[in-house]
Amino acid sequence: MRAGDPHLRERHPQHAGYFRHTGGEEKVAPAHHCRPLPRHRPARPRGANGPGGRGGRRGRAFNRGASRAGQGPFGRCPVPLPGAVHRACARTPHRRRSHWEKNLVESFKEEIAKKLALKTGRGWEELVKTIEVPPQPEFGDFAFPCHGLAKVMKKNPAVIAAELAAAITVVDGIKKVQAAAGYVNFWVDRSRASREVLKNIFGEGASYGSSKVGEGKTIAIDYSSPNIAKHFGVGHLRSTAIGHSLYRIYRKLGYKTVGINHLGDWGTQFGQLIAAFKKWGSEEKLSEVPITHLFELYVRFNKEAKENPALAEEGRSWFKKLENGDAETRKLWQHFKDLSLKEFERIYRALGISFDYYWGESFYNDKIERVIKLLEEKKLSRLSEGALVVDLSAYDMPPLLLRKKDEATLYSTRDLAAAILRWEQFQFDRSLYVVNVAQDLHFKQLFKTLELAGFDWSSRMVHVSFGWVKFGDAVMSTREGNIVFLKEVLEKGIELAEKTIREKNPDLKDLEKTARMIAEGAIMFADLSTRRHKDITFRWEEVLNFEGETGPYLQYTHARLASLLRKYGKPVKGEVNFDLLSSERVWPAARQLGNFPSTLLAAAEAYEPSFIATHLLDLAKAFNAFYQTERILTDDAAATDARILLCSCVKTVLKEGLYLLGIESPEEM
RNA sequence: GCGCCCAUAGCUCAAUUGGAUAGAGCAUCUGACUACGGAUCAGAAGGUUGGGGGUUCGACUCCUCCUGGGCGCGCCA
Repeated sequence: MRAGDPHLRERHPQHAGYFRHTGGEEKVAPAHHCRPLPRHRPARPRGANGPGGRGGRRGRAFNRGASRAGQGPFGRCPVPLPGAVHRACARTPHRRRSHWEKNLVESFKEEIAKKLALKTGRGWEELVKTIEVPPQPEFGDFAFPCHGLAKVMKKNPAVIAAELAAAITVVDGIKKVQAAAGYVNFWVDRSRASREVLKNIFGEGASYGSSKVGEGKTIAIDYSSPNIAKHFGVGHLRSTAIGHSLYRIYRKLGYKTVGINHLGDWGTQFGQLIAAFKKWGSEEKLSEVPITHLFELYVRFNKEAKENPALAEEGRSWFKKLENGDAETRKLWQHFKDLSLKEFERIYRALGISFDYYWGESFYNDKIERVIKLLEEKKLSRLSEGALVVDLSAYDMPPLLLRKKDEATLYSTRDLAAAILRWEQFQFDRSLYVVNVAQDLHFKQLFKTLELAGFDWSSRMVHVSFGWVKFGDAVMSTREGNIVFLKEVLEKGIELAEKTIREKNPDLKDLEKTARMIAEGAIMFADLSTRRHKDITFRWEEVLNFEGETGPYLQYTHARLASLLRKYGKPVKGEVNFDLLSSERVWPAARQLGNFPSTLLAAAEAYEPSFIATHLLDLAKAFNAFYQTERILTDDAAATDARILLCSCVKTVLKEGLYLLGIESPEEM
């Protein structure tokens, strides 16, 4: 079967060779990548639209509609948003804080830039962007490259650097300034920096790194969105993990977040499924192995339809019937959907994934007519070969199809309706679509169409695309197709984790629960630790690896810290001798802790949970290097207290960072 | 054919978005538990950043051509 066969498409195709089992066992060709980070779309000022402060009432009204359309185990699902009012924001607003308490790195950069601005006569906002963290520790903690200035000042950068280093004597929190190779290098006062960072983390706990940047703004995130009547495979996890992580990241930054599961529960394929079930379906098999049976029917239908065009026509007409509201058909469809949702729900529950709304494609069925009308009124649509399309040739794009010649709707039409509805409902600051790179063009067309329709908010929509999950070798080809079911990976992972625990920590009480946490940590981290535009290759031994740069490595570091704190046995002191924490061994960990808030902002801006994954690895490595060489619990009470404070802070940030990735942190493992 | 995307150590990935000597993990080899958990740590080895040309003080990063691969391109999702 050809890769890209139309029958196989879905929002999150698991693999181009999805049905490969019907053919030979040839090695699956690696599928592909995507574009770099999406262009940053600056939020437009609200202007006349206003912040829309009456969301609550609208929300309820809207949900009445939702309950009608979306039945099933979830029905409407307006999960109350936890943390809508952030703990940090709810605190006393006039708490005193030093100028760089909140975000070490940014504050230092700002401070340095202001001094530089004074000496160079340039704006500090411009200079702050060029300040960097040097690659080598011997170049200090911050550096300002003078090469840019060399051009405008017509001077040797080394000379400029030397002059600046000599001129800048006092910067708050900076201990030493030195010129080297055209750079001005800055060394921070470590004792003081540790103090600020650790006291901050100690005081704020899990909310360290939270922010108000998102206050009053809403961000809608479309993620997971699996197809009904198919098993949930590892391919679906990518969207689920990234979307869920972004959800938590944005919420931490003060945004109101709305998670939407755009289930693939509508379209011609369901007509096909119904046709297939009517022909060959078995009630017994459906109740025994529902998804497997539906999947088999679907495969068989597509196979036979290839030789028998009349069959394909039959499928289309069943979908037409479904769309027209035929009661019998609809009932069957609903039954299939319920069965699928039951399986999805189990997986989501296991992984701790949640959504605010389960608005699948079918949900928009009765909301499409007004969209089509609207586009007609704007003179954007026209008939072409019997189909209703939006011509985008002026933008070098193929047309967007609104309606087939048999009048049935299409994926794009439903996405248009969804986009408009999301805007009306949430007046989002951003609307994210965490969807595979294969749909790049689809979203370009979608956004362009909305722009042409005069919706200026279309600029707030972002396709957060990600690469393929490839299946490497023949390990899984014996199973059903070349797909690996997430359920299976989880089971294997838990099994392996249990085995490992029995070897390394046989007395652990909560074996089953901990094994689950470790397996999930490994699997989730494998999906989140690479930049999202990269393809990733699924390999059992890598996904279920607990050593090296993995989720369990971070969990292990966390568990060991927890154990250390238990041994310490006293409440952690926030006020310690910070001079004891400025040694070469301790500083890297403390500095990394100070970077955490900046990492969060960067991750949010680039829609990259992987930034957090990398940050946590660096933190754990820095801490472990220290832990391995320096005793923490000693007879020296002052030194012990100081180090324990650091441990406690590392633990806090590790746990919170893992939480943002959707991973739990065991106290023991 | 046209469009978009990708290529960094044997393998999997980083590289502060144009900055200093391109860094980690896995695998390989060597070393570290009679006080905090060895799922760890320390070290060795491993590179013409696919190739050519260009832009400039400086290129893994930007432009261009080439090679290899992937995805997409009207009644699928």
